[in-house]
Amino acid sequence: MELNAYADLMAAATDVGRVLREHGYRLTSPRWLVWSVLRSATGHLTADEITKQVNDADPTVNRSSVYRSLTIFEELDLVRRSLLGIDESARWEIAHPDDEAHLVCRSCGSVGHHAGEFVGQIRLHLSEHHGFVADGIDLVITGECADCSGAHR
Amino acid sequence: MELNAYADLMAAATDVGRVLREHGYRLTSPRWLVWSVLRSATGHLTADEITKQVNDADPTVNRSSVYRSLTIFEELDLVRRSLLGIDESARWEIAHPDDEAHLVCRSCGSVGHHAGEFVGQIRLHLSEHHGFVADGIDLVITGECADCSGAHR
DNA sequence: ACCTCTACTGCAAATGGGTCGCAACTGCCG
DNA sequence: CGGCAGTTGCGACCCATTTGCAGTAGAGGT
Repeated sequence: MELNAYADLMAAATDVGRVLREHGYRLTSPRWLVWSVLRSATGHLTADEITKQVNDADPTVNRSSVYRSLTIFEELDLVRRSLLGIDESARWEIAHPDDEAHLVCRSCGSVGHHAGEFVGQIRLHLSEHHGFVADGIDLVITGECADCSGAHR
Repeated sequence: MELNAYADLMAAATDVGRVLREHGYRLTSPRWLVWSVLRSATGHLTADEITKQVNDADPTVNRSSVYRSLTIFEELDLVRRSLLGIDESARWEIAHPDDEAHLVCRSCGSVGHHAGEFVGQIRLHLSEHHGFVADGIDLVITGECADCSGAHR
């Protein structure tokens, strides 16, 4: 919930066009469509889902272009790619700080976020005690969400 | 280091044949070879690396059989599969409790383990405050290991 | 020892996410 | 308003992993 508010904020606040241009890229309609889909998405989409949604608006946009857009967005830290354990394919979402864990519900398939102190603590601990400079932390937690574990069984 | 000792112990202590038989599987020579390779491996191997090593001992063993063996082992919690961010392919290792993080060095490519209290804490926090029952926790940390960040630059 | 019932294996073909080369196209700066 | 990058659609391609199938080989019963 909280996270969605944050994501919306980021998405709204982020002027994709400007960011792209600052890095020598152009804001084109395929890119804009991909961005819109991600922005209005509630969850984590596969490249295929994104392509489908983009194609609802413009069927001429090709899968490759979606992939290429996503790659650029990722490079510019506008979106985030993650391998949740759901299946083999990658999922995409508007970027958020990586000190947020993914909570994947094995039962209902929902994917939530959890912003916590954990990731920060881990980072600190590793650098102080082990000299390991962490720059990317991926925390994927699989289990049963409150709804599923509470409701059934 | 510590982890290797643990892994060795587990590997030695685990009677693969028994575990397989208990589940209606047979201990065959391809399976035994795959198991041996994993046991003597220091790190995280790709299916391809495993196949190559297996083939050193018996060139007739097929890739598919290696995959099939790994799948069964995973199912029986004998081995662990993880997607570290190194490339797209999966890595395998003798199973270890999941409250150990993977430390992937972006510079030298080494993959280490870090057993910490973190995962336990996270599990507790989630179940107590958020009703999320975690059963699998995957923590992949990318960064620069002590050797790399210390030595160069 | 032998039979038989299945699990297992090698092989080759298939899948499926993701990438690439290329010729046509289009923002955008001057 | 001309032209050079940056971009795109398309189709072919790559590569890890899976699968169908027909033959092979353990383990138990006799």
